[in-house]
Amino acid sequence: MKTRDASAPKAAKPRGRPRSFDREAALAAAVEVFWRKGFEAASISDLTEAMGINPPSLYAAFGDKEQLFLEAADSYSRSRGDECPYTDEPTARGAIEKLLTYMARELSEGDHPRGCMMVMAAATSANASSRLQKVIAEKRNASREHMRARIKRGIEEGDVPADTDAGALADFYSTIVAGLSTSARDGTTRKSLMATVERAMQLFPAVVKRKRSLAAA
Amino acid sequence: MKTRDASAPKAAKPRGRPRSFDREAALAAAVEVFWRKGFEAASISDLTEAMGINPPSLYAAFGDKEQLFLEAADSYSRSRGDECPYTDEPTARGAIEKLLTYMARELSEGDHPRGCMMVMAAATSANASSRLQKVIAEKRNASREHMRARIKRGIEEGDVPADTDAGALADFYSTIVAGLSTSARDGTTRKSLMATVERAMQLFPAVVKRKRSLAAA
DNA sequence: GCATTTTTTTATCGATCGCTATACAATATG
DNA sequence: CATATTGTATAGCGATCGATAAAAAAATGC
Repeated sequence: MKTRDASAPKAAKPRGRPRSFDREAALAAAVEVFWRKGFEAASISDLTEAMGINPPSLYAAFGDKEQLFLEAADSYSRSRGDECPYTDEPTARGAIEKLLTYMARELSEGDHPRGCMMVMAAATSANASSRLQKVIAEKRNASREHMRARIKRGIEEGDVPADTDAGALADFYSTIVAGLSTSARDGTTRKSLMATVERAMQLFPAVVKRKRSLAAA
Repeated sequence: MKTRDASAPKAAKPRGRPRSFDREAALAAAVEVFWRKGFEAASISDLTEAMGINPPSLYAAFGDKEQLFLEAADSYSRSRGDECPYTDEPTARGAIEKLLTYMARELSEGDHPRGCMMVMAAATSANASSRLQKVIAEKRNASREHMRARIKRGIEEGDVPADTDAGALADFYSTIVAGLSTSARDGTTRKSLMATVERAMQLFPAVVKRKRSLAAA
């Protein structure tokens, strides 16, 4: 790993000819291509053209197509990932709703490919290595697991009914996310996506505020 | 079109060498391949091997890869299509529930590829012709339109509340179907898919049986 | 029989795939 | 300066892509 030890005092001084392109900018361009076309349909030509470099530079900097995709997937997860909108919402319901809303908005942005890169990739990795397929599946499962954990926390903190099946509820909203992604790819309008999100959120279980003084927390 | 005029008295007698393979069986094999791999990832080699024929026979019988896919898509829609479970259910809710349940069961069958062929194809047609992409999108929209029509019928027949937005509700369940397909491809268990279906059906609006003598119909 | 028609098999075609060998350019160290 | 080291650019590798030309094979019409 240790990518040039970018911390500390500007690192040492690399010996040979310096790289003439911005690695992160090139990676961002690769994300765009993989996002739009999926893994297999994105050719090295597509990638090098978008990244503004030649094949040898790509292979020297990123390894091969599969490793480049893995880095692109990580970058995607980090910048557009499912964890982002989770942080500051006080309730599980708020967190899930924010995630879905964020997704619906993001997926229907005009300036980048529609749909979720991982959902896209999952469908276009039929001929890819089993390792890559596994990584993709794990990334998609990570999203569901994040939701499950957040819901479970909600149960512990009392803003979600105690008898809620966190796993099943996360499954449901994970399915919604996947569906939103596919719908967005098919050109469904943002308004329609948002309406679906709102509808799906009606299923989020509410705590019954009967007599019990919600002393759970 | 007129495919040999298969009606009437056994048709005429074709002059040349008779075809040595069953066209429909070959098409069924092609469906299987496209279903599992998507459009682009399914190579001619994959197809000819599965169909048990050589490339020239494929091209003579089906045109080219794109036309073969279109025929395969039609065959898929007809045999596993979304219209099937619609027919005899008396209520819109029953029809939608049957469709979702059918989907969840079908998508997680072990003997054929998981997920929906059209959802799959939509993600793997990035380099395909715009015509093909349009056809795929239309087939996916047809599913939603079927649902919308069935819900609207339910409104007219009184088993769905009159103030229901049929289009938005169809959008929602269409999103569910797409999500189920992706989840199924990722290996989600049938049990989990079924639980999600059940949860989604809780959102189907029920008619309030107050005083009003449901004289709507 | 022989000519005609259509499908089959075999052997590719040119284009593109992911990837790299090689030569050259640009920087560091000495 | 020379030398080492690293990145870039050109060109092309073998493999596979979708699609076909050519010839042999199997049927009908005469």
